[in-house]
Amino acid sequence: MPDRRAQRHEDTRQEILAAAWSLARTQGLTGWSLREVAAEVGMRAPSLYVYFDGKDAIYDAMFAQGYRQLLARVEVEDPSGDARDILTRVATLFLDFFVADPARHQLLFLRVIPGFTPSDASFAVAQEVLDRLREVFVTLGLERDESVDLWTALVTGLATQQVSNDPGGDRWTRLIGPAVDMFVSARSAPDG
Amino acid sequence: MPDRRAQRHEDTRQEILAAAWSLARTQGLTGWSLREVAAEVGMRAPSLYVYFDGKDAIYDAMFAQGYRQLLARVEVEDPSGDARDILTRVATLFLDFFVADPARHQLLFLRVIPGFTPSDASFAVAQEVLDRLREVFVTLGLERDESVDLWTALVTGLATQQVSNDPGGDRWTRLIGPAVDMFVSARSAPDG
DNA sequence: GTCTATAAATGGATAGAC
DNA sequence: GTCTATCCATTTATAGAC
Repeated sequence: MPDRRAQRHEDTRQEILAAAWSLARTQGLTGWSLREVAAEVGMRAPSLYVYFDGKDAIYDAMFAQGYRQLLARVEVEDPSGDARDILTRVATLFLDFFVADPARHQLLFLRVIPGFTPSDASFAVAQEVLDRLREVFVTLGLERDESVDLWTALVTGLATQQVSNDPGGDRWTRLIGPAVDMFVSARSAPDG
Repeated sequence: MPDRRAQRHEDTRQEILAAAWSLARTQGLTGWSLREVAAEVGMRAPSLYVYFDGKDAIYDAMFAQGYRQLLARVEVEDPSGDARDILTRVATLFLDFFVADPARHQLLFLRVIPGFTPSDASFAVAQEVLDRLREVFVTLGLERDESVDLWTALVTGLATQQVSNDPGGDRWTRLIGPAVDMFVSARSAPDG
């Protein structure tokens, strides 16, 4: 039987993480304090230490959680259609994910927090996403690492430009179609 | 005749900016304090206020300086060769510029500092770089905004991936050739 | 222009009572 | 598990002497 105490502990952990995400979204990834997080969940700052070892531990949990969310979206991805269909859906999925939350984009894809490095466990989740993406490419006959790397650069670039230079607009997200066309026509050669 | 006093003032300003850049490179874009900057130039923190209104004013000057450096590199760019030659050189220029200094990349291309927004004057310098880039594209017969936007996304993506996921390596910088090939073959159509 | 002194606030983190 | 109290460090910024 499940330990109700452990369950409640885990629930509170999630509540704290949700509060941290909320603050990161409104005040910037590094623009919040433990006091603020605590206040948001109706606690005082010291109580947070029952659930996390400190601020970096919260960042680490956020990092892993962000990649798990992304992984969940990638895994339900419908594998039907031709390369263009599939890549369009995958690109849309990634762009929506990051544009919806620039702070998450910074945490997962950039190194903007001085002194913070994800733990091995959290990093492994990030690796899973890449592995899953690579599988998709293999089914498309695009086996070379180069193709995957070029793809991640293209999608990351669209996301970064959208978030940084046209927040709230669609100047770069609307380029998904042209970007996929460009990629497919150049990369769907027999050398994959 | 030049005012020696004003000249010395400007020199000190530049010295302070150089110190801030140096700290940003080693400790992260937001990982330094005014005390540290002052120490690096042999001052105490309050003296910095003679030269800058505060930390955000230093960030703003760094932002403008970064884009001026980039503009200087773009402007000496040799306009000879075909589209592939020119775009390869431009891409290499941008990638070298940002990979050499990830903190500069974050300041110029991302919104990483809570509460900081570049001043209109500084933002105008950034606009100049884009204008200059657009000129290059016009001479290549690539007139549509879409082409420039797709290009900036591609180059930004390569830079971001290189800096974030393979610091010190060349996993993405070595994809400049394939990226340019992909872009040119897809974009050099008569519709520009 | 540079300094000392200090304000005034904020930060992460710990000790120990309850 | 949550709290109060507090430590201790740090931060940006200002006042005013020199």
